Amino acid sequence: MSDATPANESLASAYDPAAVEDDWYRFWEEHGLFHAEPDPEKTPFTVVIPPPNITGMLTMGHVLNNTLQDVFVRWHRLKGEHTCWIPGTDHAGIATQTVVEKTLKREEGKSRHDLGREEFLERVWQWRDKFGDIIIRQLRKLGVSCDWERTVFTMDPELSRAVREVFIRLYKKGLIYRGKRIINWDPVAHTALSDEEVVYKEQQGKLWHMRYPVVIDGTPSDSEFLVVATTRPETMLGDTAVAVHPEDDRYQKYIGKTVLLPLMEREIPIVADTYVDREFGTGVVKITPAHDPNDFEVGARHELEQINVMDVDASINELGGAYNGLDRYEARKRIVADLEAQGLIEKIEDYTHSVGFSDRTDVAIEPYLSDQWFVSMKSLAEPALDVVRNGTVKFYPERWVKTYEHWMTNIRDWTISRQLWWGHRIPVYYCDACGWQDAMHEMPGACPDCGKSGQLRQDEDVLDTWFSSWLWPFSVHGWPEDSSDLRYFYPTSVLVTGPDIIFFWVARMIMAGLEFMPGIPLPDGSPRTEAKDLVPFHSVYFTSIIRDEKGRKMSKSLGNSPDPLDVIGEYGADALRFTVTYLAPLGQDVLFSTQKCEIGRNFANKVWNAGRFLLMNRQKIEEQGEWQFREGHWHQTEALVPLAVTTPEMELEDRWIYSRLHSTIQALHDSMDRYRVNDMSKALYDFIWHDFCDWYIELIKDRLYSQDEKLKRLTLERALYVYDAILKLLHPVMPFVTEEIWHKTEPGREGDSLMNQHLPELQEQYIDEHAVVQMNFLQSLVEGVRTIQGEMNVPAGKQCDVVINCHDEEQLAAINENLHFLERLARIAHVDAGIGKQRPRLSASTVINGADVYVPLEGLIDIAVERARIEKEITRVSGLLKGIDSKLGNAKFLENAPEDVVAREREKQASFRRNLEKLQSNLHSLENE
RNA sequence: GGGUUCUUAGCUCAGUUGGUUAGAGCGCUACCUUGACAUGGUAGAGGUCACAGGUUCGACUCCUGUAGAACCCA
Repeated sequence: MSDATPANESLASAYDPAAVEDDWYRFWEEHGLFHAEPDPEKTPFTVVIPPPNITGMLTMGHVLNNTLQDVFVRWHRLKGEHTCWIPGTDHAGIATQTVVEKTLKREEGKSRHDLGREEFLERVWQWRDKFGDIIIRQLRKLGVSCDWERTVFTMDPELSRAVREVFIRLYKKGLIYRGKRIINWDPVAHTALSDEEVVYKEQQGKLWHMRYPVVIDGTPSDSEFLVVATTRPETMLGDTAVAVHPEDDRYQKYIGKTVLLPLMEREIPIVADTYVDREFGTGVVKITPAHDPNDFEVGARHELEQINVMDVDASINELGGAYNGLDRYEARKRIVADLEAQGLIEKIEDYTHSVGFSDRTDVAIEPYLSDQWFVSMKSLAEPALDVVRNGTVKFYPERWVKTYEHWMTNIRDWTISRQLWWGHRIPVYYCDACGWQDAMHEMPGACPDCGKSGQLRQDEDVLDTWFSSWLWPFSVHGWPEDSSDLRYFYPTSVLVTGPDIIFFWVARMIMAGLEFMPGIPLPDGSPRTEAKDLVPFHSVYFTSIIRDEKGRKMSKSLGNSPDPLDVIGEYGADALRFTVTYLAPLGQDVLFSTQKCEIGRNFANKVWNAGRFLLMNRQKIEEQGEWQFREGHWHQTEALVPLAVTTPEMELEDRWIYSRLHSTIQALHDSMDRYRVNDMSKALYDFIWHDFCDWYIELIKDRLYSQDEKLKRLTLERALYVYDAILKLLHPVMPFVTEEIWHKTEPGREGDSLMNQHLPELQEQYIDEHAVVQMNFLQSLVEGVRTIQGEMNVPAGKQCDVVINCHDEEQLAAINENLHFLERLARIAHVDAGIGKQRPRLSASTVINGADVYVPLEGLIDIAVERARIEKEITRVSGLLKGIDSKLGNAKFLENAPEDVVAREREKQASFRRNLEKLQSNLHSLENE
């Protein structure tokens, strides 16, 4: 454990996170405090981490996401639940392959093809072993309580088996098929991408209007053209038709005729199709079935030829005639130039349009006709849509349900094949001898059909990385193998992730859970049939997006993303965690800057110093040798001497702080139940800083500095009770500083940890509205006097006298029973309170809840300032009163408003009226001096 | 083009079933190193809750529209 400051030494005057964080993390890990095994006696609380890419470095996005998960996990652990947070990493197909290829090129000047598939994959594994857990190590700095013993990787043998099993099951069910489709092709990575991996960007482009000569009586006309408008002239090499709208009068006469495709000298038909937008361009479109998804559909309807004129690197292939071998952009230039030379370019317009780019390599994707594997999604999507609609899976914030519904009801088949080497290879085997093909776990020794053994081969492609991710909540436990872990820890409690992967990942995990989890029994052995036991999680928390202070997304290229490790080094992990949760309301983006971590750092320091203060007082008592503080109570010799903490005997400030504590506990549970983490952080901040430090600690100083030793012990015991509760409640957000102080404020906790204590029970008998009202009155009095002192420039060292003309006996009692309160907090030498007290000459005054507060200030009072103060207050109060008068004068309000609202308004009216009268009378007295 | 959200103090934002004297942090001004904390304390200034209609006894809150901003999907 941390020995930086033993329990009986005093604390440094400022909290130094760097001195303790690593030690505590090691302590927790070494003591196995993050680890959980199934325990049927306890309620499980399970989370699976959204697995970071092995190529990744910790970003602010990870910080937010993982802090939230850790807050949930630690909160539920402190609630006594059996928590298990399973960490792991994702193999990230394209990203990893790209990184390793670049390294290979840079260091050895070789391509992956130079090495060959097997050798290359070995290099990737080597790279992964060396660098793949950087992010996992970085996460520890944040203090996250993952069960590291359970760390998994999406390419681990067990997880690979799950991937194959799922592929085979879907294949046998007929839900996986192979087909020729236009897919999103990445010409640099040489692979297909799913729709979700394409990012669209606005581009300044051109719209070329090209003339295609109409063929009349077998001869291309030199005067009659159909003009097509395109942003991609180079694809014309693969045109196999032009199309017009069937009801477009301008082109009726051409339907069924042909045009001559320039440059290629190919005669292609003019077809009619409702796909054509008559308003766009000329109303004539070129049809390139092999290079545009819409044209592909048109082509299918008209049985047009598909001519693929490009190679895998998007250069023109041999079907592109004279342009063979040119890059697509070079070909564009040449084609436009050649058409211009022939007078076939009618005009060129500037045109802004959105172009798809590869999420990974950032090159313009090429719609490309190729053979790919697909998953048929419709039948999987339907039940997954139901469980979200009926609330079996809840989204926070709820509005994402709409987005989810929209996607799920318009779902398209999922392209799962990738032309990569790094990933799960598609488990389909072919026999070239007889044409047999099937999906299986391993290559058979001989063809099951023809019996030949020499001509078997496996499909070359690998699976989309998400094809392993969607199994994550159960593959981490070794599915399809039945196990007690899987039975017990599935489903997880909450998934914390970004809304940007709601389709990629969240939706597909729900589908996978419903499809593949039947068959794994419940912990008691009964069959798993209900949707609530099949879904992978019961709640999904969609995090905010972290932006910089200008509201821009954080990105590598902008360089506006602070390195979280630097931030932790400068401010501490607790400060970062607190700041991020404090700033991140559910569903709204967060504008973050490193400097904002001062919020968390200052707060940690505040908590630290409150503890330091209590610790110093405890030590003072213990130094006398007679008393020891253990387990929340003072002990004399060996006997436990419990001190009475029953409500009626407590001082007002004790009853008040107990009440505020338990109200706060209630609010915290409520916030956590609704995943309102920023509410939780704010409630903690306000209670600890303002109620506990600003008022309570200041108030108990009188007792702590008294000569009454018993009173001192009693007071400190109560303060430590509240403080101990504070440490527990705050621990999920700020685990390090709370753990450190928890060990210091009370001796004898060596070897134990705050993280597996129990949250303070909510005890409603401590919620004491009367004490809160009384306290608020006294606080207002203090503030009123302080305001006068400030406005009248009363020197800081000067003590004032105060005369209070109370409105009723209750006020008088509250004041007289708590004189020390006013004296200490408002620098008052003497309080003279009563009913019917007169205003002393040359007093500044204020009115609090109908009580006149007079501060005699002979020699200090500035009559003009005082008059202005009172007049301003008169204006304010009479404004409020006017509003209430008209409200209560409205018969409809009295009729329609609920009784309690009317009653409250009447009370306010009486109170404002009373205050106003007093203010006017005080002003009058002032004028007469 | 379709969808989702946002607009409250100089800045960043809370404000959850309509009834609060509209709040916080930062920044700003003044004062204060008093025996937890200057990473602190006390006080102050600062808002017609984007705009226009509507519903209602009552709107920052609900509805419609306008303007501006952002994100997602095509």
